[in-house]
Amino acid sequence: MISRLCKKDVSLLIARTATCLYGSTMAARKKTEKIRQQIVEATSVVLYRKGFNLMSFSDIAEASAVPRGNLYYYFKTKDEVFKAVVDHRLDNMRQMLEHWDEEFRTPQERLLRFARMPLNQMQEVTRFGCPIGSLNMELGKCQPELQQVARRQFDIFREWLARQFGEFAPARNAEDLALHLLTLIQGMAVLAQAYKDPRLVEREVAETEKWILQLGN
Amino acid sequence: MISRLCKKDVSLLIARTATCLYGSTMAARKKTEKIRQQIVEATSVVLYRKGFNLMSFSDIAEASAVPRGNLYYYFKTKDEVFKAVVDHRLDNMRQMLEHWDEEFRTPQERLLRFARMPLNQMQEVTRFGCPIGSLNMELGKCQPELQQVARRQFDIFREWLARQFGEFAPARNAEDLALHLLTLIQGMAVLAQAYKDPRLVEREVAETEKWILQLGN
DNA sequence: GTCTATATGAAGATAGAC
DNA sequence: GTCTATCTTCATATAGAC
Repeated sequence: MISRLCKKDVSLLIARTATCLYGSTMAARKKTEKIRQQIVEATSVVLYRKGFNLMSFSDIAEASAVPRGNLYYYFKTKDEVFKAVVDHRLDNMRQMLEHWDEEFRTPQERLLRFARMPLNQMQEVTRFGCPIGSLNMELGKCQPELQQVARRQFDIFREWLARQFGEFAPARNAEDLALHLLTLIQGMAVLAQAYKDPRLVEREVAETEKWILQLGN
Repeated sequence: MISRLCKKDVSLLIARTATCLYGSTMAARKKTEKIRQQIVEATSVVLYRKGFNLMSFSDIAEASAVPRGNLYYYFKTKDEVFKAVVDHRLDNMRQMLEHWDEEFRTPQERLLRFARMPLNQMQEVTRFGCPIGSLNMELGKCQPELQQVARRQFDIFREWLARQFGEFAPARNAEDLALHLLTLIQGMAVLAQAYKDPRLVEREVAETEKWILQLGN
């Protein structure tokens, strides 16, 4: 049987046998994982800029520099890529919040840092809105299962904020305050994007800071 | 004959020069107009529930009870239906605001009425978000021309609110206050829809009312 | 693992009979 | 004005050679 294989096939066979025998599928798995990461990160950006329904596999292929057909090797469906993107975002968010927990010692400083977040992304917010809010809005209309996945991004913030408020303003309902802060930020993102006006971000962030400070008294 | 037509009729005339010139009956035009209205009103609902990009001509046909193929007689493209929907909404909004101008004598009452608007649509807001905000978000990502059309809905509210605030709190910047009120409402809509929780609407409307009242002092 | 070709379906839009 | 049949395009997804 081997005699009927061409040279190329033989070398390929040998290579495969070797990898299998000597268990260095490790390297292959690692490479696969790396490309998956690459796809996920590129998709996160495209998802933000185009929204879920306008984002096509071609867009993902282009952004991640992975040939269109190959994508299906890494993710069987669009939903699957989506879920991987959200998981990836959740990791990043947790990491960011942990970092803030260490960097700032008082809940007030942490809350102010949170409120100032949109200032770092002013151009993006003005063009594409909030990556979390816009995604939930879009999916919430007709794709409830996917929206449930997207919502977990809000959950992470909400829980962290409630912890901070619980410590910062123990006389008030921490859950309500957390939701109200998210409300202020989401509203700002909607209007800033609608009017393509970064000054709106600045103005509303300033208002939010005032609200936080006034809570402390 | 032309001198007796209103602006809207004239544009219709231009669109259908041939029919009009060669004596199509008043009754036929009227029927056409009625069906156009029917399509526009049905589309407004579908647009709200599904969003622009997931809304298909089949959806519109079904909702308006007009055969799919016939739709193209009344509107040549999806964008055209969309623009007609926004125009129709703008008319309704202007009418509502005029009505409020008559019904309430003080700007405070008018502003409170505005802030309470989401309470009348709690179920819808919780399921589909704000019809204006969600539309602007979606279109703002990739369809700037359409978003510009959708934004006019915000403009109407903004101008009216600025007039009310100018009278209500002359010491403050009326434009900023108008935008801030819209911000509060939009944020509420995003979170209420994300968490499918009508109580969030109630709570945030109450906060907004407090904010308005406190401005008056 | 990689890549090409293609199946399949749904969308927007048009032509033309009636 | 109304309705059917159809074109075109572009999306997700799959099969199978390499």
